Amino acid sequence: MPELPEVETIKQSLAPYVLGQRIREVTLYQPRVVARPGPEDFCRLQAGATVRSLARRGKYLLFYLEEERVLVVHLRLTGRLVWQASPGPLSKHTHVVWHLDNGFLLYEDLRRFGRLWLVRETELVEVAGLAALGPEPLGEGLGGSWAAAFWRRDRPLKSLLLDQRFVAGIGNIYADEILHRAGLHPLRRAATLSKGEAEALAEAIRNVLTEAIEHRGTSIRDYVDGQGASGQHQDFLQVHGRAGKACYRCGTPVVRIKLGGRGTYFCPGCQQ
DNA sequence: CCGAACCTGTGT
DNA sequence: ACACAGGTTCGG
Repeated sequence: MPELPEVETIKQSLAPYVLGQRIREVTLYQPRVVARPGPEDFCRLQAGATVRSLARRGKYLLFYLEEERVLVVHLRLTGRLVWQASPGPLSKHTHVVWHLDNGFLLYEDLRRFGRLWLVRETELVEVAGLAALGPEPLGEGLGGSWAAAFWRRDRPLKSLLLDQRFVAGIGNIYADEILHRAGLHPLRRAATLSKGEAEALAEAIRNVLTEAIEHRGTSIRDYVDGQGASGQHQDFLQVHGRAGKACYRCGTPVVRIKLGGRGTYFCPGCQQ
């Protein structure tokens, strides 16, 4: 479900409801979603702790608690984190409930691919994938030395954008949208980019992700923010999910192919 | 590199 | 019945 703009929106929409709140109790309904520690420790070690701060790294959401403990959440495809004033009737896909002083934080996940970790700050490197993440695309990390890595990569551009070690936070929707914005074909080999094309790609990454955050994320099917609200960026998609429809820029019908097992949309008219 | 696996649901 | 879905990891 969520890529960087969605996780960032969840973080921002959750912050006013969870920051400074004390966790009275944690109820775990589906132990499989907790990667570590064991189910009893996961609940016991959070009880009584206060949420100090929130952070995002790539598609990971981090809740910094007291005693240097960090709750790390990766929502994968269908995970949701939603705050509610009252618990309401729980759905069959609600796997964790945090009982806060002011209400309830729910973790729901239809496909149960998402994972949660509770670790000490010093153990963050042990969270799968977290330590290997590439630079934050909205930080200062997409400069010249980053772009220079293009020339050494004989891979299709889209698979490079989806590689979280190369740049953190981009997923299937935004990879398609970024390449369309930059006018680059998803199968184009990274090593063949000119300096100008590499700079255009870095700028497209920043612009597309920034606009998606301004639209509070893309809600195609499952995504909602921390208050259960849908995003708006689905109304601004240029190619993703638009196979057979005219490109807004040049009128050429958008094409769908498979690349690395993922549905990939592009405009053959304006992406080379 | 590719497909399979992890899961459940929706759409054709 | 079959394809497909905002992700990642594992095995061949």
